[in-house]
Amino acid sequence: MSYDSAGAWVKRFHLAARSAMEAALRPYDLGSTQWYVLWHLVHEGPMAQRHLLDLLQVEKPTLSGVVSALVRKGLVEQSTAPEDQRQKLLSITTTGRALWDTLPDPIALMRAIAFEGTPEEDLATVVRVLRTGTERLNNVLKVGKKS
Amino acid sequence: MSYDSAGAWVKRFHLAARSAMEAALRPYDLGSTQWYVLWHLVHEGPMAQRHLLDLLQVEKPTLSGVVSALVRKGLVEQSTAPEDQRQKLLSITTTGRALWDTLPDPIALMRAIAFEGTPEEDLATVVRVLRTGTERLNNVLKVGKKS
DNA sequence: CCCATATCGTTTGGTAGCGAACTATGTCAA
DNA sequence: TTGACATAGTTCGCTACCAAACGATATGGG
Repeated sequence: MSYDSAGAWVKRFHLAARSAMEAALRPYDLGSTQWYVLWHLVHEGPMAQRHLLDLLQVEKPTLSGVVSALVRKGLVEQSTAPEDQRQKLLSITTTGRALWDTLPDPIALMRAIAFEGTPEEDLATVVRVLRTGTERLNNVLKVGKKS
Repeated sequence: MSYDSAGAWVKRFHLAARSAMEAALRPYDLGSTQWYVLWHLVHEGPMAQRHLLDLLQVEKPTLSGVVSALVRKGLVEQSTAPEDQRQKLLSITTTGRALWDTLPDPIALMRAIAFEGTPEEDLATVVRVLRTGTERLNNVLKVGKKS
């Protein structure tokens, strides 16, 4: 780790957290991002696929793949929006809802393991530093794209 | 982001940072982890592939794929270790070394954008919290694997 | 009305990550 | 010496991420 410190630990933590979430979800044959999609559909009802792009902060091809996997497994339904043939509406199926009710909450598990006993103040610092950093990076990346 | 806060920002920061690094390396047709491998080979000389597993903290199949890509591009050479036929020795090629000398430092770029002006104290808190969390997660994951 | 433009989603091809199962090689104890 | 075990890498199949290019569908100006 001679190249960096904060950045390297962000990466390592992210990978460990994702591994922990996926280990919790593996018995249900579900990936972590697939879980996030179900979470939104359960808590906010059916919505346009377009809307999930903002919520998940991923690019179109990524979401397209995740949704395809959920549709393949019969957990989510994808239908064309009547008022705009370009948009797809997503909703959770009965099967999906039934599965959801048996799922553990991988985020809560992860947080309990990783942050138990960590002062709120420290967590707030982490959030503040990383949010600022993310915003700055995204600004630079956005400019690069438009040019 | 109703599910979490610290974890979610770790993920977002990680993705933004990786995007920034990959944008810097794209003109050279190099991925971020490929860059890490070259960094180690340049700064520490030829080494066993086995050793890189510890340095990069990834699993065997991941490293195998990254190394294959570097070999395919002619930047790295992979040879069987004479004293242990199981091990592969990795070294950077002349082509690889020439390319390295023209590369930007994507870590430095990322850090300059994301953390410029951030107090050292805050960065230290971020590292402390994330390192502790990573260790705890990895301990739990390791136990799960052995059982 | 039509064409340029914008938007939504998919496809293609690439990187990066994992577990499980495999081959080949090395090691050690009986 | 042989058989059990350990170690190094690869391969397979999957998730998840991106950019670039593409079809299909709005939308608005001329």
